[in-house]
Amino acid sequence: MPKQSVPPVINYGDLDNLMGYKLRRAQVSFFESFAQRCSKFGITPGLFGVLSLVKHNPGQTQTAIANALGNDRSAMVSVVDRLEAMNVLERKPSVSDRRSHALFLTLEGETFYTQLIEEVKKHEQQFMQLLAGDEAKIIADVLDRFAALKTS
Amino acid sequence: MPKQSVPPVINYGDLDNLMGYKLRRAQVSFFESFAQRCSKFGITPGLFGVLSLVKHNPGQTQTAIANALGNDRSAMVSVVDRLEAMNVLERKPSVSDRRSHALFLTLEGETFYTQLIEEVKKHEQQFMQLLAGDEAKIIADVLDRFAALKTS
DNA sequence: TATTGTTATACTCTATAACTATA
DNA sequence: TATAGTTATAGAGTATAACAATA
Repeated sequence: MPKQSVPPVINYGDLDNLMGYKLRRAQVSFFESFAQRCSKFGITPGLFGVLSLVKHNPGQTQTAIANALGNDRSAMVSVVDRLEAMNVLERKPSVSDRRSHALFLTLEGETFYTQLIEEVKKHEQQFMQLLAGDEAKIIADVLDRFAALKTS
Repeated sequence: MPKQSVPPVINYGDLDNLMGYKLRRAQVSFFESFAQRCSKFGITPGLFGVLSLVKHNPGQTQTAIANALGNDRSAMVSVVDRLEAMNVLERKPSVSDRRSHALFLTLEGETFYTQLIEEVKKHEQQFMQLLAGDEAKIIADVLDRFAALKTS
């Protein structure tokens, strides 16, 4: 029987009373689980955000999608490149403005998204089943309030 | 009067119903606000986590602190280097194991932490005042449950 | 003049592998 | 053999600045 190293008992002190730290730990747990479940699709949370927004806003430009997600438009290039390489999304020339690209899901992308969102919702369920009664609604409301808080 | 570019109306679709996305947006908001408030201390959320854990667990090794925070021990090196350069934390040779370093707050670090935690708690208040009644306790509980969920 | 997509660049985080000194 | 700290390295993610094409 090999010697077992005992991890030290850690006092989390202030961290245990800070919502910011709880928020971070919960988000890390959520994203790790998401990545695990969606790795078979080759999809990360970031890629999913872009794909989902294009799905629900076909024809929007890269900059519009980037702004909606709070990303810089320069970061969109490699993301769209990757989704295009997966044949799930395509750039089309904009008819109204020749500077911009209109983004669309491909036919294959529509099928892909249908399967993907099913898996994402299963993942969501995995966490939602931890909640009782009206907790889900309360959490959703509060997280929206947190996100909306603009620091002066 | 300069021409005003009107941002397109975006339909957030599925994202609006996914707790994972709400969680991410809330956390980004929280951390941006934290960084803003604590920039005068030269402290990021990551640095604060280490400093706080050393404060409440004086004499622990780098690896113990790293494990408690879910980080790799290799990532601790530059963090501890930075906090040591700020004269708020110090490595001392461990008496029981000459391979490891015991971490402590310096005298200056104790004062620093006292001022820092005051600011951090003000920051926390800024978000907590968005909550009514027993919401804070519910959120804390739920986020702990989310964090504890281990994906098989 | 301003904006779109793009490239180049850089900085932070994070993770892995390998080294050394100790255990 | 295994572990602690370290180094080197590499991959994401994110942000800024500058450029060409277009508005």
